[in-house]
Amino acid sequence: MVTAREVAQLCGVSVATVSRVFNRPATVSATTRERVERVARDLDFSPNESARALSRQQSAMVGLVWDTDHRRPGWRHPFLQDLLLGLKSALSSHGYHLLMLATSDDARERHPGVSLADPIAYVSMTRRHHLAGLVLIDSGTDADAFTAFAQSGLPCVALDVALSGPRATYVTSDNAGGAAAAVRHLASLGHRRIATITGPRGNAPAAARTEGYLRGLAEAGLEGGEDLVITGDFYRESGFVGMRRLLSRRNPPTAVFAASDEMAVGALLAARAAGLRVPEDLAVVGFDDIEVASLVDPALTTVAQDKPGFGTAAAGALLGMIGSTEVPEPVLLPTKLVVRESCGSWS
Amino acid sequence: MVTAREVAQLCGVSVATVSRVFNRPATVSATTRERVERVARDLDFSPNESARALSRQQSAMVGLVWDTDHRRPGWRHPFLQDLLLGLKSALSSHGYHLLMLATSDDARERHPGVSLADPIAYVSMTRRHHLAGLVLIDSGTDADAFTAFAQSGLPCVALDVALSGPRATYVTSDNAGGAAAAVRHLASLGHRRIATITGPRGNAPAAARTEGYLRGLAEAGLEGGEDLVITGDFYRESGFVGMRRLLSRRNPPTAVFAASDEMAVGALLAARAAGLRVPEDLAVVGFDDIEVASLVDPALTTVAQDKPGFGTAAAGALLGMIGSTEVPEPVLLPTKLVVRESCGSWS
DNA sequence: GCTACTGATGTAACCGGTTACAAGAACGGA
DNA sequence: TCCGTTCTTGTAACCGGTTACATCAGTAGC
Repeated sequence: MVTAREVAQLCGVSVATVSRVFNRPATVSATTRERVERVARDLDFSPNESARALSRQQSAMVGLVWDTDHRRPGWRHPFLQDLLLGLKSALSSHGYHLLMLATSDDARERHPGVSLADPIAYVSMTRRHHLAGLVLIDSGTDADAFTAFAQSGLPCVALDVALSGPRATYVTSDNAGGAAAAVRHLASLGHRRIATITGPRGNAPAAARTEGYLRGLAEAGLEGGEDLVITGDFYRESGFVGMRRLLSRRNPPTAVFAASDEMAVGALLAARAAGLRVPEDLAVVGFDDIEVASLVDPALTTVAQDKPGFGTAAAGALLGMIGSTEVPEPVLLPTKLVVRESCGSWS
Repeated sequence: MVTAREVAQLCGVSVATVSRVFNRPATVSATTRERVERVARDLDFSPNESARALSRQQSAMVGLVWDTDHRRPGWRHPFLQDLLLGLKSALSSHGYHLLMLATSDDARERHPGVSLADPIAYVSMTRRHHLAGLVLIDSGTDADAFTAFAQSGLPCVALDVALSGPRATYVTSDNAGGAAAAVRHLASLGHRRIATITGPRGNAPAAARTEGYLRGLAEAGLEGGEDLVITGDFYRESGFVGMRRLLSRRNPPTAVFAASDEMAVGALLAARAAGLRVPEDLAVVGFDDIEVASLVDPALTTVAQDKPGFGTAAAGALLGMIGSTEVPEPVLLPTKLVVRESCGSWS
């Protein structure tokens, strides 16, 4: 590895000048600058990131806090790949890399004593890497840790969970709006009894989707009794069970809005098991637009989220906070109703 | 942030001693060690990673090189989440973090001039972070860059692509074995004309699966004419097209082994479009065991890969190379045939 | 011609650890 | 008692950058 001193020596200047060429080119005379740049290129010099981070007290890395939820094993993030690619691409175009941090579960294996009761340990871990910022992906369990991160003063962007702090903000889909659109769609097809299977309690997007569902009903002049709201947990199984319960009512709904595609698929299976045809006897709408949505039979009408947009928006918000004291407003990504077959056609 | 000097001062020892307590505890007397550990804990001291990396010329990070394949846009890694979780968990239990590096595509956007023709730039990028090692996820495009990484002398583990170099090895599934098992399964059900839809040319797992297919046929005493091998590209569409071509033959096969679940689903759709029933008229086996495999109707019999095993094995191989000059043998992860409905039952 | 100011560059003190080497203490053996 | 080990700890030189401050040259103003 070539060091700045070698470049300096070859150019007949001091290391300070070499450093300036890379950090504040305007303060160096044109001739010197060109000479240094030339030599640096010839020698394939690139500044050592560890030294730079140490000296600047700031690294070119953004931490990614993400983990499985041990209370919900097997749960998959519906679009992790798009999210990561969007994030990585947006960050790297500004010179930042993404550092995946080991968190609660990993650490729990390693140090059985350390638990989330003491999230400070994790915050200090982020500190000692001199991270420029933090992206937090909601995994359900880490509410305390998230709060601690947000309080630490490090720029933080959370995904799908509201976060506030001196330099914290968040990105989420317009869950309420998407849910309302789904309900309006069902109402416009003539459905009057529209039920919903919600996500787990305490989950912010789930709550917003339920709120949107109620708003959609209100807008359509329909009433949504308590009995039309069933609590699920985003998993397919809960969609199946929930649908079965709904169908066993004396006055079953003719349409269901499921707060996740997985649950919608479960609902589809329950309807099939009950001998109902979809969409003729029952209309189903999901949420997320995961890959399987277009694959099931009938193909699922669903509310699509802007998957790569999450990454881009998170990166944008974070970069906005790095090197500025302003805290951007929370970002609400638009959702889009994707009409397929599970609700039938307009009539 | 508390520094080692502060801890040292409070303990009445020198920084060197504090450093030793954390790095080579055995060289410090028990009483001093306990005192230092105690104070360090009370002050919540943890060593600054930048300084440590600078001094040691080695950071506690492993680079992850992964990108989308711009020749195959929209391609999803079949099990990225499991892989990442396995990797992260295994690495973090040894104190390493995962650094997602920006690569070709990201850089191309940023510096349109820099392309893979000059992968050295990426290698130097890994150098200046003092990475402890590198995990390379095959994205198809980066063969040159992968070679450059492998030659650089940094410990490298590639996934699903053969890689050799002074400190390089790779992890892949037993693709040939899995494919052969699939074919044997079909043969045992009485099928005599078994076709295959392969992955793209130049893709190592695809080639191995084709090889396993041929071996399976040979073991069953069947012959596989050239006309029974159709080249696909892992995407669903190519499975659909490939199946249609096979069915248009004068003597169509009664069973197909598709080298990916996506293509198997395509084949299923083509069979349905042709008015054939699966499994009665046509048996289908896939590969990967992605989520949709169990969801399609009929549920797909497929060769499952050990998804979290990839991450664990990669981490294991990497950790084996870090701090040792031995290069582990390539890892072949076992595959498992998951029998569902798309081949019918034993008869 | 002298002063004040601006611009370019060098000097050296950091950043916060690690570690080779030196030094001193303790201890066993002759 | 003296010497050679072994164990423990301190001193100080790194690692490779960044940057406050000093210096010096050049230039404009009077």
